[in-house]
Amino acid sequence: MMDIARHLNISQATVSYVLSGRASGSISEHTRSRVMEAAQEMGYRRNRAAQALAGHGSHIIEFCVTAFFPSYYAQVLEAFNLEIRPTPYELHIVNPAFSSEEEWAISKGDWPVDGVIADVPLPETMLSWLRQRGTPIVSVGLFAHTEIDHVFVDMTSSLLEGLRQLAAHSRRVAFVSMWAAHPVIVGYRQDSRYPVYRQVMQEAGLAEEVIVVHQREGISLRALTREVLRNYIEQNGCPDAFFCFNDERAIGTLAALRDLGVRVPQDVRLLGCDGIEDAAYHYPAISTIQYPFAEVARLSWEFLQHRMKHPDAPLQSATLAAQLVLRESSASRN
Amino acid sequence: MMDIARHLNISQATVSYVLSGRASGSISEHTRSRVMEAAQEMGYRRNRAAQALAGHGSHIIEFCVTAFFPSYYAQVLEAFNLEIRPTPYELHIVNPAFSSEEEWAISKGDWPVDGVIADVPLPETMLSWLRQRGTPIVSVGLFAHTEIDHVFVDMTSSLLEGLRQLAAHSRRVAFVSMWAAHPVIVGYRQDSRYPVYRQVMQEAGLAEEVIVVHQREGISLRALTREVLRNYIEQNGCPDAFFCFNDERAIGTLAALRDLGVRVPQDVRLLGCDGIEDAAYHYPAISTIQYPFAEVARLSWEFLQHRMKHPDAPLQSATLAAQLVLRESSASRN
DNA sequence: TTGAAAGCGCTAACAC
DNA sequence: GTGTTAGCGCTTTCAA
Repeated sequence: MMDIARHLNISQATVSYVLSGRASGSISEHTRSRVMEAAQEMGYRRNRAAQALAGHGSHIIEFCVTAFFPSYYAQVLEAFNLEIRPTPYELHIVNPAFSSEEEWAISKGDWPVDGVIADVPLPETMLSWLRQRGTPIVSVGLFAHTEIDHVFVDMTSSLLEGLRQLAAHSRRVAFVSMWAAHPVIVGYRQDSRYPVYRQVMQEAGLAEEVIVVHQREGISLRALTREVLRNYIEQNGCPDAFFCFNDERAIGTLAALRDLGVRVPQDVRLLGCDGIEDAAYHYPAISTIQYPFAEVARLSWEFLQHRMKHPDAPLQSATLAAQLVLRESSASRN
Repeated sequence: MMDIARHLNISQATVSYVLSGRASGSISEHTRSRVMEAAQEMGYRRNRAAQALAGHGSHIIEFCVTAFFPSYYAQVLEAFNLEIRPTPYELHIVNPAFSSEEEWAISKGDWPVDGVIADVPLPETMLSWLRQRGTPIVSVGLFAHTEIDHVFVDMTSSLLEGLRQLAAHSRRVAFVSMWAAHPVIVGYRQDSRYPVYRQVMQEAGLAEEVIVVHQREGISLRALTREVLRNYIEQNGCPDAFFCFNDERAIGTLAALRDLGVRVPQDVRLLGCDGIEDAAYHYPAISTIQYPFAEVARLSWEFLQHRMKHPDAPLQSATLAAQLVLRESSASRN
């Protein structure tokens, strides 16, 4: 800016005014166009670090998520990216597990972000830090901090329906899960996969059969599920139906069944969860609980924008119902 | 920092020294630990914008890619994320199409990034700007700027092999492509999908049959491909084999064939490209050209780090060969 | 071993 | 309309 100013024999502040478009009325069109032109020619680009430091606001929106892949994350990110792209804000993807490790975090530091969207439960340290700074936060997804603005996705009713259908014609309905013990965190609304599974099993007088497939480094979740399920079925015989914690596990389960020559849905029925695009393209197409990616993105961005403008607005919250999408994999034998 | 300094009755500079770990020898252990402790207690977090502005280097690595989804991008990003996670650097995802629009770009500005990895051909404006600033750049993928450090993925030989196999038992081998006209950009190494297809068709004495499926807003590439191919086949009859520009198109093609009751590979054989995880889990499993996600990430990060340390090092370049992965979808009838 | 002070590139209040 | 000026929070030379 100083260069442009000197070049044009005006003050650097004037250049700043022109380039930032603020104080628009008070700049002569003549000056404005000269500045713009010079900026073009001289290849000027504003230094955002300086801008963030001086003014307030960095125009960064931080999105907390645990990975880019598998597709569930990719679809979440893409949906949000589409919302934010036309705006002057910029997406910053962060893995909170890594940004909150004490000493390291201190010296590493943060960018002065204008807002945070969290698709994962944030560590308490991070939360209190953000609160102290007054950074707007919106919690989204299958977990939601209840004392924070949030967009919660509720699967209860579609799960009930889906699981009841599975249970209706089955003796053994297995739950291919992430955990052996299903954690309950206070102060959060959390997902209903296990509770609903449990409830439906009780209603139907069936025994719970939980198969734990816990993500490991170095092997994809699909491959791991395939392996674990193949072994499980060989040792324990095959359940009549599987409800999978997510579509990755459902796809892995489908592969295992195929490996063993078990037909879906004739011999065994399958219900996934999340509604990633891939679930629809498998053969048989996999029934699932559809997470409303686009709506979550739209609403959470709306909430965040509102909160940025009105820090003292009352708590915003929304509950979106996930939809049961019935496809071939869970078709009933009748 | 000032707060900590005052609290401890020392100078702010000392605090900076301690917290940044520089000048380590010259700080008494006593002071050091007091500072660290105070920082913890007072919930200090370094402001990275200020750090970037003052010192040089922001510890941001900018990754240029066009989207988060479909999986190809997700796998590229995830692979790079795994490389960079243990380092003090941070990934910044950017869509260059949007950051290079003249006037807007000027006022929007950039973060002072330490390095750039580009998975897409960068617009010339952006390139010259980066060069002028001296920002290290590594170009990766199926296109590569030859005058820039790059990691190029060469599909030629695996494509030759794969396509020759398809051609060997077929009369009509269609190419489900992205473009009608295949652009050639000078100064780049670029992908060989069309050239190899053309060559193999000539060798085999077959006519080229290019089916263009060009991405549109508002519909997924798979869904679009499915629709386009269904229509195409109904009108033109069915080729004996399809080579698809990428796995998304292959999955869409597979769905279209299923819709029409065409069996793969008995009636029609199919070869995809990219090697996204999905391709392996479909039924039949889809043969593909495997893009070496992890190796590209590892090498490009290595190149970038080297360039950051030695701005004047000679040009670095590597060519990685993509692998042909044969699965059921292209199994020969013999 | 520590402190004082300049300055990174920008914004915004205030004066002219 | 435009210029002057005081920071934003940090790094880093130089002096003590």
